[in-house]
Amino acid sequence: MESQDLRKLGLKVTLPRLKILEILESADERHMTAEDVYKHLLELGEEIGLATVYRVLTQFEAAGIVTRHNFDGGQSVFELDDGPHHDHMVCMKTGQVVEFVDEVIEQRQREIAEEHGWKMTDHSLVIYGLSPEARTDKD
Amino acid sequence: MESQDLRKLGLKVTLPRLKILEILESADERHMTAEDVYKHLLELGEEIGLATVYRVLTQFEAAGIVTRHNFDGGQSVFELDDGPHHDHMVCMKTGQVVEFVDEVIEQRQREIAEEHGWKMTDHSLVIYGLSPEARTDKD
DNA sequence: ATGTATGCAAAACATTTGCACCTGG
DNA sequence: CCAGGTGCAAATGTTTTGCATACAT
Repeated sequence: MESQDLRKLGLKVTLPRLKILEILESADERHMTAEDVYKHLLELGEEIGLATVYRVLTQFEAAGIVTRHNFDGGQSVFELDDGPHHDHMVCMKTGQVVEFVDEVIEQRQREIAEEHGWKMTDHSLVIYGLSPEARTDKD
Repeated sequence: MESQDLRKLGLKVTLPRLKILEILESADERHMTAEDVYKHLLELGEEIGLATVYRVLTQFEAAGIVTRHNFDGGQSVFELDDGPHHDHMVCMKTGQVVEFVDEVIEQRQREIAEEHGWKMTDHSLVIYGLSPEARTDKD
């Protein structure tokens, strides 16, 4: 993502926006809360307020370059919206997130919406569970 | 749901609990926010605090007789957990909720979790869209 | 009796907003 | 220069909690 791209979205190329993009692009975990992003900024020594992080993430969402998820647990989770659509599997113990795509499910969702006469605008599938790493013998 | 059932769950049979159960069982819309339940209580002339509504709903959730959903839009939505598992379709305009079950999707979810070595504990599928009633000509 | 529940008000959170000041183009 | 962006603090909206009182068993 380049400065040019921000400009095309009608957003001025400011330091907070660039830094936040940088973090979203380079972080190990693609799925971050606003607070996570804020902490990374602090680590980079940037003096950017949490309110700005929220504002920028919200603008990015409106611009379509970021997706906001409401997984269980209060905080919203943001993710860079590059690449194709996918669903999520969230570990209840570690918070680890795995992405997956399944065409069978995608297809059935479209059919179900249609059968009911609905126009689907979005959908969210989250599998909650225990990742292999988090499982103990008894799980 | 009877007083006996509450007792079996280790919950004293109190008026707030009975009233809240009653509302969950009889309301037109099965999917309600804590505030919705609270308003129904007021209409019934019951002097029950919102904090109690939250406490009771949370206990019911822990006891497995109520399910809590985090649909988009801030408020949690509670639903009586009778009957079998199902997923949801939520209207972005009216907030209307439709339930559905699809065995193909259920099956694929189980397979996906298994393929990744995860133990699935729960899952949530929400289709967001426009219900037939909410659609206008151009939608 | 006595351990639980409740009501109320206050606290805790996540998120948003008002406003004076800064900054990119 | 000036519209738009930012920082900070204060406001918001939802959910939780502390504590004194009331209730179920």
